[in-house]
Amino acid sequence: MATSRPSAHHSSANGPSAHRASRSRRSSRPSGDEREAAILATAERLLAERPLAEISIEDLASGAGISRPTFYFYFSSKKDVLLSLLDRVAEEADRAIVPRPPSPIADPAAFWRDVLTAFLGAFGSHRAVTAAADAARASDPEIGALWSRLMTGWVDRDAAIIEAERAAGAAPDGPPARELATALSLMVERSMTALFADQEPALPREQLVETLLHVVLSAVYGTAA
Amino acid sequence: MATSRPSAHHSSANGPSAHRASRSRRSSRPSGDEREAAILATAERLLAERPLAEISIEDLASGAGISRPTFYFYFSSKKDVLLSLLDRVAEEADRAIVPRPPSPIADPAAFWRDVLTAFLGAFGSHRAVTAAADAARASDPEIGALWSRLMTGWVDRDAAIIEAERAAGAAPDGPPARELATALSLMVERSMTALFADQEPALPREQLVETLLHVVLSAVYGTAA
DNA sequence: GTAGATCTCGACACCGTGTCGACTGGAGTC
DNA sequence: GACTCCAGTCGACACGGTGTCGAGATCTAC
Repeated sequence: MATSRPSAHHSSANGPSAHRASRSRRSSRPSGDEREAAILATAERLLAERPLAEISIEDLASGAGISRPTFYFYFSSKKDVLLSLLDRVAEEADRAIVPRPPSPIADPAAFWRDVLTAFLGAFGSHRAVTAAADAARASDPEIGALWSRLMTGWVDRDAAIIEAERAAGAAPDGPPARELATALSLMVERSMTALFADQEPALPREQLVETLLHVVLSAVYGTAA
Repeated sequence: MATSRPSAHHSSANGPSAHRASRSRRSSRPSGDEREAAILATAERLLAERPLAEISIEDLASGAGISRPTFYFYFSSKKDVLLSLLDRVAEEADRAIVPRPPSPIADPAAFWRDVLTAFLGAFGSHRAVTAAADAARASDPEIGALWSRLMTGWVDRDAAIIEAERAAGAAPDGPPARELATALSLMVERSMTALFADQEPALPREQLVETLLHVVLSAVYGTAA
């Protein structure tokens, strides 16, 4: 049995072979980390051309300059590669998060516009990965779980903000904050995946933020700016 | 080359062998139509248990009491079966459509609640098919096209209603009606697929209609009832 | 220089798909 | 009541993708 390689998804620092990090000598064979990165890069490149189902492990391996069995040293399956890719996008998205201001929010339209724009930017810079993960979510429990974890984070946050706005008298009462935040988050999610996957009907990129903003402001504050 | 069987999707009456319809004699071998129906029934049953990717053609064939090659006499692939299934659901949904009232709508809350309920009812009675089609949509162009056709229909209709309401002075101006209808339709679509596929986060069935109704009314009329 | 971990791949077993060609049995001639 | 036509049926095959195993090369540390 070959040595198993953890192939780090699940956020935490890429630990697998960090001790090998500081080695600038050009070795005859590319290092393991370089190969892993090459597989991921190949995957993201190919995903921009065709769905995951039409990409074989042979494609990923040869794209990274290795043989098919060697692929399995780095990842246990195609799904695992997508999981890693999605994990990196998620990390990036977390970093792009807009800091939450105290309620009442001085300029709600500006604030929510920033939130929407940040969200769009984070996932929009990896359209292919987002679209592939969206496609895989329904049929793959692990992808689905990671996606759910992300979405639940946004929903929790939005629900807390809505509650704070209501408590501060800035927003009127309405449906329970959590349910309202869920409906709005699902709208945003779906609007973006439709755009990224070139599906119809979809909101054109130029109008996406303003249209969603109108719905959010109306639903939360009862008034569109 | 075996006789090709059209295996009627695309709405129109199930024409393939209608001439065989009026035959009550119990023949030693079930008729072709019965077999086709058996395959569809097996597919819908199995889809309630596991995703399409984990259902083999062998499963469908044996479930319908035929061998794998015989399956290909009736359908050209698994995807074809799902397409037929989705087509039937779409027909059912079209039949459940709420007639459009003249603007201004006397009781907008009641009207939009009916629309949402009808939508939920039509797809909710075939959760498994809806969830499977949702999953396949992103990776299969044909499923995607059929789904798009359906969604575009709803969006067109909703956009026309919003425009009429505005023209009648019942709803204030706002984002272009088509974009607003798109955002709201995507929200409704996603809320339902999340519910049907038991994904998180999702709106619980009991609160789904009222929450979505609040968002729709706020976004279209500027006021939640 | 040698021990142990890391990394590599040829060869294999397996499974699901889709096709081909031969067969079966009932329905419609005459 | 033999004949032929055709919808329907399936055994056997070819193929392509997945994942594993075991034998190796190569690097690192001491």
